[in-house]
Amino acid sequence: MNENQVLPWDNPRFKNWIAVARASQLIHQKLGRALVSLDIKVPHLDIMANIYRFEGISQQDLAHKLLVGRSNISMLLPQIEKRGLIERRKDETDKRILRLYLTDKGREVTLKALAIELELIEHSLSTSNLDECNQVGRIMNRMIDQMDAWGK
Amino acid sequence: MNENQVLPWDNPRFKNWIAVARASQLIHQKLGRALVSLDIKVPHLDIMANIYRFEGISQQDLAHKLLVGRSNISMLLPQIEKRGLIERRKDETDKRILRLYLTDKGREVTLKALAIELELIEHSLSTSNLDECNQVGRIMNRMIDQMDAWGK
DNA sequence: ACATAATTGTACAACCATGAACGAAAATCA
DNA sequence: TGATTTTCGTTCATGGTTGTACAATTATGT
Repeated sequence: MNENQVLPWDNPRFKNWIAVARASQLIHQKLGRALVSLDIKVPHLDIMANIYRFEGISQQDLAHKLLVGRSNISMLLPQIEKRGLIERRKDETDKRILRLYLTDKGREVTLKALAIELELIEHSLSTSNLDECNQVGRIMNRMIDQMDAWGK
Repeated sequence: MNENQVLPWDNPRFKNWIAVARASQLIHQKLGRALVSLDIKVPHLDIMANIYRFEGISQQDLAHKLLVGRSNISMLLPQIEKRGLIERRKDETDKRILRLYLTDKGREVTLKALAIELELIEHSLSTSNLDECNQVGRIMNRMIDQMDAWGK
């Protein structure tokens, strides 16, 4: 009794997921190349975009949102800070927390970078209409919820 | 005239893509944790699964399929080879090429690892029916084609 | 109040990934 | 054939990511 008689590639969910993973990997790579013109890396953009959305976010919360470790954030931030793109200020009521803010320059770079990312995504998805894109989003969000619920 | 009056997060394609990227990242992380039990890493599985599908594939072709650099493959393979999971044999008609094969042990580990990956994906996507999964796959493949065509 | 536990950010070592430069082998082409 | 170019794999330096251990600070519980 062999549970692997059917190869994974014959499984519809598996096969379709592979396409998702490839598309994700490709976008990531292409975004990396495109950001060279702004002299920033994808992880830097991820960080700045989140500070843009959530001004004053803590490093902990930022790491949680980006699904990375705190040490990752802790090592990347000084680089961005030295370039004058962000600021770190101590929270006065809880001295453990460092709150993050974009400088004017940082906001400017972030918007330029997001415009590049937006163009890349819109072009890549231009062959799918909005209903299709929305359905993909719904399915992916269900998938994320399912994984969170599983905990594993 | 500011082209960024509308934030990216208000753009439907962008917003939905973020969900794709998050799901992809989560699966990757969870797969990594799950593979600890077999003492292999995700990149190792990617490699072995492709050798499983395409016996005798060259390192070059393997790198191309995985969308990584040749140096990446070249550095990972010796690790897997030392564990007796794969074999590298020189092509006799073209001595530049090293052809890759799984050992029996490698095939066994690969199937176990693929079963873990399959379970993870099937569970995560269990809230979506097959039509939905197929449509996601179609859209992602169109997206990949679009990016390949753009070249950029 | 005081001891214990939990949280926040950092430092460090290990590993993975990348791109450029290189040598060997094969293909091209004159 | 002989010279040039291309392809394949490796090596090396650089930089990204992770997990663990740690110091400082705050929260908890008696």
